[in-house]
Amino acid sequence: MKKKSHTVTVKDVARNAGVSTATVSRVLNGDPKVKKDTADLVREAIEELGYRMNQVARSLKTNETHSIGIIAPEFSNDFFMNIVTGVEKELKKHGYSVILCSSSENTGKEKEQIQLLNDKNVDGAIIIPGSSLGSHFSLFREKPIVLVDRMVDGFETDAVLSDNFKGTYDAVQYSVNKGAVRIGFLGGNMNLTSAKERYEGYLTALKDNNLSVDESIILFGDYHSQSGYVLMKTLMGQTVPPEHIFISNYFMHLGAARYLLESGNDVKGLHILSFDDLPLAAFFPYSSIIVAQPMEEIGQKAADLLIKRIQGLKEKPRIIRLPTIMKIVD
Amino acid sequence: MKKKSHTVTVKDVARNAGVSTATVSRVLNGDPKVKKDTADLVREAIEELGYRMNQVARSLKTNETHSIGIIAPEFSNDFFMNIVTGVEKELKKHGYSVILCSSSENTGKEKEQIQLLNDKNVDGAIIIPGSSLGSHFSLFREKPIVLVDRMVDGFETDAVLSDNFKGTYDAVQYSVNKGAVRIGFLGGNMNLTSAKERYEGYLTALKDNNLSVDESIILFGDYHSQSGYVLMKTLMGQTVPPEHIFISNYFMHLGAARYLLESGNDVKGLHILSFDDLPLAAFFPYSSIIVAQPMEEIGQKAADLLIKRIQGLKEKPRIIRLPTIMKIVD
DNA sequence: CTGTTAGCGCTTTCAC
DNA sequence: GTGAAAGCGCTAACAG
Repeated sequence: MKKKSHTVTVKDVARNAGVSTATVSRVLNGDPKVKKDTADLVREAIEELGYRMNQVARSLKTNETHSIGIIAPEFSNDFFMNIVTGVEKELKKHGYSVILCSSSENTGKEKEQIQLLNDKNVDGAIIIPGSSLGSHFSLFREKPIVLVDRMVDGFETDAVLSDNFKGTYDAVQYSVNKGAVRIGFLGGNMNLTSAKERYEGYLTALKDNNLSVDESIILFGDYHSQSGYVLMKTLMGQTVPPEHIFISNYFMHLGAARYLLESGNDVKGLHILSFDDLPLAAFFPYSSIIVAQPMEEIGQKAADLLIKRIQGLKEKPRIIRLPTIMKIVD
Repeated sequence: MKKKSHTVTVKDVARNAGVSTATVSRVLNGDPKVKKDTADLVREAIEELGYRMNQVARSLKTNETHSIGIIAPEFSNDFFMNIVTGVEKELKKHGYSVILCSSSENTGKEKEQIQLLNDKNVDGAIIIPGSSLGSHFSLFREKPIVLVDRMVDGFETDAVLSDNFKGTYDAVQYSVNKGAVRIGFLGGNMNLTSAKERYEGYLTALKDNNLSVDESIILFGDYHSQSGYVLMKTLMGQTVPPEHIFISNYFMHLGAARYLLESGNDVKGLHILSFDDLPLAAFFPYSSIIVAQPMEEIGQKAADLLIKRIQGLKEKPRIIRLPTIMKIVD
């Protein structure tokens, strides 16, 4: 057990100011009932002694830590980290800090991290689910959770998401308006709500334009780079590959682009429609239609909602959908 | 003040097991003096009641929170986040968790975050400094700090860094061996130790090969994309631009590449030497020599050292230099 | 308006 | 080996 060299406590402040610890505590917590003169006395003493409140002791009493947990599948992922940036900015405004946990897209790890957050007594959690499973989230006891980017089965709670359906629909519609009639689709894991919604946006857009659904150019994988590579290879190996291809996320796009470059295929005439804004799009020798997600805003909104819940907002779970932004890169 | 629905405490466990709270505490902390039978009794009770220790209460007593702070200039930066990934992995092994703080490369914000970490009573901190200033780090009271990626003026402590000098030197040497005699240099802010060390590696390599230092092709900016763009533009605007160019980091490379593509300059004959491994290198139509930093390992080593300090390692500050990895991308 | 007092849940001497 | 009791630094009835 480590000793603190010599910590100034409420007691010291109280003695120095000639008041009781209760009064000091009141001043610290902005209780308006304290007489102005007394409060000033206390503040002087605080100043003079360089007092800083021990948050741990406070937490023990109040059962509030003013910290929230955030669980993400991984950190070296621009998409997730832009969200975390938004979360942190918003939380700091309200005096909350962030405990960062990685789940490796793995339910077991997710469960562990939730236990850890329980033990740390965080006031709430923001989770980017690693899979579609969510029943283990109920281990998080009596504190609010806001889901981000994806929803899950088996656990109903607040969620902040992009409008995946409309983002995809609009991109496809844009291409159709430009003359596209045959649009390939590289999809993510259909267990993820976001992947499913994007697929539905694609299908509906085709349908609304009376375009046929050609299953030979609809391929499913997962959101990883390798998957994009393989699916693009498969697609381009067909007798007549499509000239328009929707790719469901950033990493798949990256992998797909890598294949295209390696293969030496002629890509000048290609039109890639893709979710997620990536700094690379400008470097690809084909035109892209990018469906950008407002990542920081997603994080910010999630944090905002979480704080409202922490402050006691009682209401049925809210699903917030944020509009995507379409960007044309020629 | 929120009420806990009904928390199981040591007291409950003690009663259930028919022992004192002291004994429960001993079992919890693995005290070998407890008789095996007693310990089993306690463990049964813990199991039966689903007891989980209140870490906050424990922290109040022990003055250890088992959490450490990590301050990084920003999160949406692959380089920093790969480091954080390494940190988190290592810390979790030892039961520590991570409080994430952003400094926006701003000393004032850095100071605030340090105060916050003080208040949260973290056991230590890992900092990626936003600038070369470090005297404000002394606000962090009596707890260890490990610096990462850069060192600072005015504060001496442990640091884990890449071998910037040797990484640069070797890349330049490699190019010279391949026949380069005129190598341009796009440098970062010379206030940052890493930028300075890379510059020195470049100079020394030239010198050791009896190559002249041509100041007209040595340009300085900062580590940002925009800077890379501008410097590359300036460089390529010269009557005889160099065919070999060293770029000091990831983001500058990105900006420089953007300029090269936009300008329509012929880049086939260009050789870019660049710090940091970026997934984009493969997409550029010129050959690259990449000096990759072992980012996760940097984080892991930093965490490891921090834990040793927390556990009481007394010794003069250690500077750990990790070797870089050279990658040729044709 | 302010002080007294009793804990929050845990660890840790000090006895036995 | 184990228990009794004090107390980490703070807050919140309850009195006055």
